[in-house]
Parts: sequence; structure tokens; C-alpha cells
Amino acid sequence: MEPRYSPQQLESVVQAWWLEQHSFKVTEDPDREKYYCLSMLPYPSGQLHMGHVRNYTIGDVISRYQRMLGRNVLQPMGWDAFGLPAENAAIQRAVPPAQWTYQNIEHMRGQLQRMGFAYDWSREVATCRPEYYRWEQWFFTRLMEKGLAYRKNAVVNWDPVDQTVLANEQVIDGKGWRSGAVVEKREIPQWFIRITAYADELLEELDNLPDWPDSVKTMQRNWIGRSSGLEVDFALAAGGEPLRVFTTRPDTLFGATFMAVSADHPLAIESAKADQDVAAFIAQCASGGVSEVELESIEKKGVPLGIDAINPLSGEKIPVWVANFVLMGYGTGAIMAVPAHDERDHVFATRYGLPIIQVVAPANGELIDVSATAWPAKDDTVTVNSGEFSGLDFQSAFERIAGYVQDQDIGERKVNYRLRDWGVSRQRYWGCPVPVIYCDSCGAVPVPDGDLPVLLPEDVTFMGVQSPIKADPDWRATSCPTCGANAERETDTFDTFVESSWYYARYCTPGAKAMLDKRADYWLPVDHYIGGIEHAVMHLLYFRFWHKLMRDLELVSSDEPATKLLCQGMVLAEAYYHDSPEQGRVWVRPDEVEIEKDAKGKTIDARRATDGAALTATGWTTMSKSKNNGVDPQGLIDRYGADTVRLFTMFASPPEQSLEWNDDAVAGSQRFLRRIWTLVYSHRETLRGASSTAETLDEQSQSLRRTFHGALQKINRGMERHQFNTVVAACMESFNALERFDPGSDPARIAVMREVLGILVRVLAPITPHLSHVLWQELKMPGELLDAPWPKVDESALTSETQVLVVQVNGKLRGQVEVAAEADEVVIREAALADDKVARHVGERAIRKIIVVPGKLVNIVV
RNA sequence: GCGAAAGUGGCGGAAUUGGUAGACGCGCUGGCUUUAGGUGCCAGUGGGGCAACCCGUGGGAGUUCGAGUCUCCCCUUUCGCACCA
Repeated sequence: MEPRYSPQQLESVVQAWWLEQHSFKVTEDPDREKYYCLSMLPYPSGQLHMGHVRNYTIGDVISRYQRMLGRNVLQPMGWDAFGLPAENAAIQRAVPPAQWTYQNIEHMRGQLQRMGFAYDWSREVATCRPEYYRWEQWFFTRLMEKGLAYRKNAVVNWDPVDQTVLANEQVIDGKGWRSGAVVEKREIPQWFIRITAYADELLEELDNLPDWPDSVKTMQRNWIGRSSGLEVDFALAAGGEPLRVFTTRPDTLFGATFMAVSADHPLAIESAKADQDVAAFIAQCASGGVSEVELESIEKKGVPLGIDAINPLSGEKIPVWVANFVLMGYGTGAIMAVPAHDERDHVFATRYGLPIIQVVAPANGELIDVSATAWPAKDDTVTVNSGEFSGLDFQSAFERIAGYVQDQDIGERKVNYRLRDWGVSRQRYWGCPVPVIYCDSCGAVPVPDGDLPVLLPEDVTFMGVQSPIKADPDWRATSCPTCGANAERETDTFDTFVESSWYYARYCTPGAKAMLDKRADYWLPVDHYIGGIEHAVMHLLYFRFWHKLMRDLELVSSDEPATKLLCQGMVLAEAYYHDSPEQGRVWVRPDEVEIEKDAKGKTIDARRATDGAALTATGWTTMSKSKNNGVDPQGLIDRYGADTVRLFTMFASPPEQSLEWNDDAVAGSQRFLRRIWTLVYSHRETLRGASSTAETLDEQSQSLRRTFHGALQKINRGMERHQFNTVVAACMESFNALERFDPGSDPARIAVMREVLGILVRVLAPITPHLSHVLWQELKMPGELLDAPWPKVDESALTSETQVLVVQVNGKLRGQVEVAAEADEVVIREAALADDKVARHVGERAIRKIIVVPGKLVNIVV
């Protein structure tokens, strides 16, 4: 044992040992309880970032802890390897996306190994490899057969200069990020997967996920957005096909003062032929991007179509408008607008001077004014101004009106979802080819199993932004699997969310000669899934959906992919900038900033180290390239070692909260590890000769054991609730007591010291596995630390003869009393009243009540 | 615009889930160790006041013997919004 803690050297020795022993390779063992701990797989962007380090440390701590509890733990790792950044690198640096991706994977795998994560690397997956994506293609053809995959037109962002489809991310202020051209909406045929067919199950089974965060479940419920309402036909005054709308508020039907249709609605398109204003408005709606933020935050505008509809209940004539806030993709693409009881309708009506008629009122008779703002309530309401349907609450009005509409055959009850079918086509190169062949006579034909995989060529050169497979007629040309005629391949690729929807299952069956095999059911479902909260709806919904698809193809037997979910917070750092007249806003890297503090430690000035330029601090913000405030984990690992980085990320904040990066505090974490090392080093001779038990213990030894076993209770609670910051704090607190403990040459004391060190080393093992491994050996503890049993709380160590109670007077802290542990309420009351300070505060006033909370406090109410 | 969270010392956070607010750490202040140093150790550290004591968990109301914790309203920040992953 070296006198100084030198993590770099120590960690490489321990890692080499794990590698040699194949310590993390696992196999299915029906006799042992399995535990599948999964962290979301990274995109191989080139460098590990702090978000990865945090995510994977949390997963590793849980995995190692579960292993010490005796479970057969699977912790795999892989690469979400397809995606847009590889294409951008290809365009900028003329390197093929495949080459760029594989190099990044090599580098990042090395970084993960340097962190000491306990992965079974024999199960590694890279989603861009044909042996992975061929099963995705196979699965897609099954979905086509079942009618769960289909093709329809959908709108995309179109860059008219680059002649290419843009991702929402590539549209900035309505313009293409490279060309700067105003983006247009364009409809193209695309493949969809029918997730709406599973909407009800996806919604209902959220109730079977008690260990998923409520926030995620709520977001998923809202995202699915099940709403039951009514479809109603509004006849047009001029006759012809009636205008059908969907509404969730039939009770407000009498308040409809206008109708609005989407710019893509047939009625709008028809009107545009004769009306220039309508045509111009529709053209205007076609510019700009397709993202929901853009659509929902634009100013609400519209143009009248010059058509009147007839309210089926009141018989009133109301005008039909085309409006930019009505979406073709939801409901029928047309709405009845009730300005009095809907916020958006109200804004629109106010803008264009359309009437606002109140038809719902508070049930308690209170008067409301709908002229300035809408009143959307539907609980404790009553309908008014609604003819024979007046005087009803929401539910009765809904039922009566729905009944009437059905009797008249002008509509029906309808359940709608906000959730839309999943568009999986991408007009990009670096993705999994959609396994479809288009034949003039046979249409869209799935590629037969024997012809899979449809290989994506990896040795390509980019000419501009065009996808190399779209640009290559030879790649496209093929023959129809059905009739043998000349045919063309689909050149679109899948959304990368498809790959990340089933990787967790493939980890269970490495090398399988099918998509999955029987091994999957040993490991699945995932016991603990860990990843960023930013995935709360999209990935985590696709992940659940795909599992159900696989279940229905009898590939897995569970209903849900993961029983427990932990969403870790973002990693933040301070960012600093100054505004310069020439360069605009200049962001300065945090490690180039000099901070001046006042006598209380408050920051009063920040300057650039090189030239003393005054800087403005943003406060805590997400690490990003644009703000130049990313902290590179590699530098920290090189400087402090993996254990220190792991310890800091666990200690700085609880997993679900954001983590504020602080270089000084990282150094502080290393100080703690160094102190442990130094303590064990300085007692190494005595500890070697320690006996494992001691019969009689003196007061100090008992107190130390009480501290450690008390801390162990906190640690166990912290581990179970994943509050690793409190686990570390409890370790530090108990270690502080140990540092003040002098074992001298007393065998009983030395035995106690060895016992508590054994506890400390084991509870730290999941967090700082390298240091713990070495100390475990140094203490001559039996067996491999990885499989050492988690320490047990010794209840007898916790008992004490006295208890300290807090005394309050009228809820304010006034004193403390020490009484016997078994003292009854009478004794406690007397002791409390006898306290000088308490007596002074009670004074002459009459005591009204005394509340005694056993083991905690006494409150005297005067 | 819609949906979901979070606000506690100079900073990160803790609080046994309605019972001592500030555990643990960083920073800061003073001291010690002849410490090359960004090392190590000791003490102090929510604000005000000499003190008794008073104030204090984003702001405002409420429930309670007692509220950081529960209820309502408001403010601010962060995340997601379907082609970033």
C-alpha cells in the first residue's frame, strides 16, 4: 500500500483485474433472481459528455448495489449509431458517416471503460450494424402484413434552395439553417406505424407502472390526449356536403358563432379557386415550418370563406372561416368556434369582431362576463341560452345533445386522440433503409425475409446535402419480388427512434439468429431504466409501444418493457460572455475565467484571465457548444481519477434534479477519498492483526458503532430511494467520527475500527469501486468485493439509555431536555416544565395544552 | 401557445414525509504545521443585535398546538411539443 492515494495507477490495476476475471459477464441462471439495469444508450457524438457520465454512474451504482444484494445483474451498453450529426460531419469534413461513427464508438467505449462501469461488453450493440437493423427491417415487414404499417402523405419542412427536407431542428426562425431560405410546407408520401391502435392500452397501462415518475405518466397521458366528444354535421346554407366538426364541448353548441377550417381542408381549397383572399391566405399558411411550437405560437389569423353554415340545434346561420390555428391532422380539420367558452376562439372572435354568446354559467348563479375573456369551465356549470337544452350540467347536456344528434343522424359520439400515428420515414442517408420495393403493377412490396437485410452502403461520398442512396440509380434499381418486373427500392430510412425502441431486448439475446430468442424472457422486463427527462414522452412512449408490438408477435411475453424508471436531471454549468462590437457576443470558457469574491464568499467580479476583460455570468445553464461552457469529463478523469468523478456526480445533487457542475467541489470529493486512504494507511499494521469480534466495548467504541449503524440506516434508505447524495453525506458524517476515534492498541477498539471500515468500504463500493476494491483487500476481508454481501444494520448497536427532546412554547423552540429512553409522558412533561428557559417563556400564562411527540418534542401551548 | 417539473445561506444541497430549518460538502474568515505550491490540520461561518431576543425556506393569503412540507392565487427558471438524439 502506497502512502499517497494515486487513483490513476490504482484504477488501471483494478480495471485490468476485472477484465481478466470477466467480472461483468453474465448468463441466464433460472435459480437466481435477475436484475436488469439499463441506461439509455448514447449517440456516439465523439466525446463522452457530463450528461453521459451522470446517467451511467447512476446506472452503475444501482447495478453494483443490486449485485451486492445477491442478484444476477445484467448491465449492457451500446450505441444509437444512426443519425443526422454523422451526415453533417460527412458534409463538412468529407468523411463517410460510417467511418466517423465507428471511430467515435471506439473512442467513447474507451472512455466508458476508463470510468470503470460494470458493463457486459459481450452484449454490445451498435444500431448501424446490419446484424442489428436487419431484424428491424424484418419486423417492419411483419407490421406491413398486419396492416400496422401504412403509407400516406404527410407534411414536411422543405428547403426550396437546397431542395431537401429539413428536420425541425434545422429550421431557424422559419428559414433553412444552411441556405437561409424561407422554409415551405410540402406534402410527400411517408410510412407510418399505427400507434393510435394501441393508444388505449398505452394509456390504461400507465396505471400498472407504480414505479414510473408521476410527471412522466402525466406527460404521457396528456400526450396521448384521449378525449371523448361528438362529431356533428353543420349543413351549409348553400347546400351540398355538410361540414363535419369534432367537439369535446357539445354543451356549448348554442354558443358557436362561427366555424373554422384548416388551410388544408377541402372546403378552403375549393373556396380558394374563386376567392383570391382565401388563396393568398392559404399560400401564406404554407410558408414556415411544421413544428408545433411554430404552429401554436403564431398569431391567430383567418379569412372568411363567404360561406354560411347552419347550427343544427339553433338553426342560426354562422359564417365559415379558414384559420391558421385549426390543424388538419386532428379531428376533422374543422371546428365550431365558441368564443365565450374557449380561449383561442375568443382571441380570434375579438380580433375579427365576431359575436360572443354566453351559453354556460356557474351552477351557483354567480354572474360572469365573457366579453373580455373566455370562461372555459365545465365543472359545476349549467347551460343557458340553449333553447330546450338549457338548465343542464355538462354531463347531462352532453348526453342529451349527443342523443339528439344521433337521432337526427347528423353525427355520432367519437373518441379522439391527440396522439398521431408515428411517421417513421426520413429522407436521409445515415439510417436503416426502409425494406420496401415499389413496383408499377404490384405497388409497395415488402422485401422478402430471404433478401434481408437491405444493406446501407457504407463506403459513400456526399455530393452536397443529397442522400448518396437517393443519388445512386444503381442502388435504387431492383426487381419486384412478386412479379419480377423492374422496380425501385425505397430510399428513405427509418427514424432513429425505431432503433432505440427495441435495443434493450436485443441486449438479452446476443448473436440470436432471429430478432430475439427465449433468453429475452429471462431478463425482461427491464427492472430499472435510467435516462434523461427529455425522453419523457417520445422515446419512452415508442419504447412501450414497440414492446407491445413485439408481444403481439410473440417475441416477448410481458406487457411493459420496464417496471421502474428514473429520469435524471440535466447537468448545468455557469457560462460567461462579453459583448464585443466586432464579434458580437463572445462566450468564454469557464476555466479561462478569474472570479473575485468578497469576504463572505459571494462572487463580485468575473474577468477573462488572458486580458482582464469584464465578463457577465449567466448563472446555471445547460452545457452547450454555443455557450462554450461544456466541461470535458476526460480532463477530470485524467486529473482526479474515475472514482472522484463518480463520487462528485453522486454527491452534488439527487439524480432527478439538475446537477450544477463545480470544479472546486470535485477537488473536495477527492479530499474525502484521500482521507480514507490516509486513515487506512496509517493504521494498516494494527488493522492487519485485528480480531473480528470483541466482547466488551467501552463508551467510545459503542458510540462509534452507534454512529456507523445509524448511518447505515440512512444509507439503506438513500440507496432504496436513489438519493445517492444522502448516501455519500452519511458516509462522510460517519467517517468524520471514525477520524476522531483513536484505537490505540486496544484489541476491542481495533476490532470495532475494522468492523466500521468494512461497512464503509462496502457501502462506498458501488460509488467508488476502484478505491473500495483495493481497501477491501488491504483489510484482508474475505472474497471479491463485487459479490460481498451488503452490510446489515445491528439494531443492538443503536440503543441508547437516554433521549433528548426538544421543548417548544407556542411552537417556538425554547429548550431541550434529556430524559430516560423509557420515560413516560408525565415524566417528560415535568422535565419540560422544569427547564429554566421554558419556565421563563411560559411565565405567568395559563397552560392550555401540552403536546408530546414521543422521541421528538414537547410543545407547550399557553 | 400547450404539457410537465423546480424555487431553502455566498454556492450545491439536507430535513426521519406535518415536529429542532440549514445535515454533508464547496466557498469564505482566522489560526497552526518552516507548507515550494492550488498540500495538511484546528476553529468559526443564515441575517440583524453587545445581549436578552427578533427575523428567516420565490411572493401573497389560508388550514394547524406546530408548515420548507398541506390548500388557493401570483412570479421566476428549466424540460418537452411529434424530422436533434
